Amino acid sequence: MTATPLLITPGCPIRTTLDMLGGKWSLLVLHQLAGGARRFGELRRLLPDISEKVLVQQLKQLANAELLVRTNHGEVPPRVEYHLTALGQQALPVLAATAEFGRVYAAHIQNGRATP
Amino acid sequence: MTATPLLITPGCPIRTTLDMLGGKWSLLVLHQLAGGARRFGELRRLLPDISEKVLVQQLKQLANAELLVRTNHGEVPPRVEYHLTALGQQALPVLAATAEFGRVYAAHIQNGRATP
DNA sequence: CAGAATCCGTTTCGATACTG
DNA sequence: CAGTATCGAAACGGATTCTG
Repeated sequence: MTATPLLITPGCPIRTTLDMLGGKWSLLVLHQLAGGARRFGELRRLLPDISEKVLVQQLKQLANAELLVRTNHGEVPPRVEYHLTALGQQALPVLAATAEFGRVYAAHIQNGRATP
Repeated sequence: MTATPLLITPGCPIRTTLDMLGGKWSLLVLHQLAGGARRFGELRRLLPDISEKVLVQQLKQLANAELLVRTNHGEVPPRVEYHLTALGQQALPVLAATAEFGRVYAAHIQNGRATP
C-alpha cells in the first residue's frame, strides 16, 4: 500500500511543494527530464546512486502528481519513456534556484570555513 | 553524536542544496527567519507541528552550515536568538521558487484533476 | 526559557532476486 | 528492458523527562 500519502496541508504552498519535491531524489529526476524525454534505463544510468526500487517509486509519485507522464510504447523489448508535463516544467525554477544556491554555497565553503 | 553527516557529493550543486534544505522543515525555518531575528520560543509557536527536538536539530544544522547564526545573550531567563547570515539570505530564492510552485500546483489541482 | 538526553515507532532506502 | 517482491538497515520524527 502506502499509495499516495501526499497529505497536503492546505494554505501552505511551501509544504505543498516540499511534500512533492522535498524527497531525496525528485529534483534530480526532474533535472534529467528537463532536456526532454528519457527512458527508464537512461534515468538509471544517469542517476547511479538511486536504487531501482526508489527510482520507480519516485517516477510513480511524480506521474501521480502530474509533473511527468509515463508513456509505454507496447513493444518488445519494452520501451517506456518519461517526459515532463507543462506543470512539471513549472517546477523548473525550483530546480534552478536549488542548483544556483548549491553553487553559491560551494563557492562559500571553498574560500572560507564551514563543513567540519 | 550523529555530528554532521552532510556527506556532500562533490560536483552536484543540487545535491548540495538538497542535503542542506531538503529536509522536512529547513525551508519553513528559513521562511520564519526571512523577516528578521527570532527567539527559540517564537519559532516554536510559529511552527507548531515541529517537535522541539527536531527544531533544535534543524537549527543546529543550519547554523553549522552557516545559513544562520545563533546568538546567546547570557541572561536569566535565557534568551537565544537566531537570524539569517548573508549566505542564508542567498537561499531565499529557493524558498520563493518553492512557494511559487506550491501556489501554481494548488491552482492546478483546484480546477483540474490530480490528487486521487 | 532554551535546550539536552532517552526511548521508541514510522518511514525511507537499498541490495538482491525474480518476472513478463 | 522495465519493472515487481521481499527483506533488513538506516534515517527521520515525536513524546517524555531532565537540567541550568
